[in-house]
Amino acid sequence: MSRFLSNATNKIDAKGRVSVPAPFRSVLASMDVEELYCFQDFHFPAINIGGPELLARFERRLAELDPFTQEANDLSLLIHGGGVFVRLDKEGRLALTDFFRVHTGIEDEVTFAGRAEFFQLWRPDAFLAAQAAARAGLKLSGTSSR
Amino acid sequence: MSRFLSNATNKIDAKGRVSVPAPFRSVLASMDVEELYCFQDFHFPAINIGGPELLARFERRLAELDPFTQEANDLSLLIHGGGVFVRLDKEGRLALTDFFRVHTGIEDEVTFAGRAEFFQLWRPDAFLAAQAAARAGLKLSGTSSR
DNA sequence: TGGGCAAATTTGGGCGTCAATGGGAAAATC
DNA sequence: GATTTTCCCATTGACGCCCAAATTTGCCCA
Repeated sequence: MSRFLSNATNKIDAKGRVSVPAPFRSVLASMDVEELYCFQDFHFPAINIGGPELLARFERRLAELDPFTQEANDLSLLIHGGGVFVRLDKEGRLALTDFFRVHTGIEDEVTFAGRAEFFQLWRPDAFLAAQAAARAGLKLSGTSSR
Repeated sequence: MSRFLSNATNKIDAKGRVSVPAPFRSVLASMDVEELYCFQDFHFPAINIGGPELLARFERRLAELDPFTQEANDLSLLIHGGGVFVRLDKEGRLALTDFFRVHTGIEDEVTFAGRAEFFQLWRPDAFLAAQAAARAGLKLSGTSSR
């Protein structure tokens, strides 16, 4: 099974477009994904992107809840109201609307980060900071390679 | 199956009209919906909008309740007394009467938020706040996107 | 091993179409 | 008769589609 791995930083052009890294596009192609589901990450200032299955996963969880509860409302607000389907253009580029910029602080460059089943869009410096914080966290919890 | 997804913020013009986002209009068209049922959300300061089926859904819920309970009374009061049917104009715009403004605080801009089977009208800053609160709530209950 | 060529990828714009918005005029309502 | 609502059109800006340049990557061969 192919997964989204590694990271890359690309530029946003004057029209607000950015190329999705070719390795990621070939993973999408192997999954037969044309429509990309994007939503704001719950913890980080990042956008998560994957196939329709990503949304389906959340909807299965939602279906288990009583639709009139606050929890069901909150979850729907995030995955439906906070999510979009988008398509890439013929060159494999993504149009970055305000939807993507508001939660991430993205301005003129984007870092793509593979997360196995999906990938993320980050503001480059925020990604570096999150990585550093993650390393520090692992060290503190005693999982060290040294 | 098409659903209402994502969010967008549009301006209200001098006549109190606002364009319903094109993606939402095409979902309505695919459902053959001409008359929109609108009512005040139970949890949030927002107006919910969908087809007649949305009202039918609540009436089914109502039918399950003992009609003499407080809950049945409240539900009927909200979905019947607090609901209206409206139509869009030829450009796909909605006329925002006081009905829409009172419980939402909407003034000169509206955020449309997809909720799968229906969509919502929010005052923009209230929507952002509700999203943030929902994220915080899910965090505590262990629902993580990681 | 290194250079050089070829292919793929990223980046930059032109242009047409559609959506959002603004405003005037006609029609309906009170 | 006056106010509100609906229709119509005009402008603006965003987005998709197409093609071209520049940069990077990988491969082959000397």
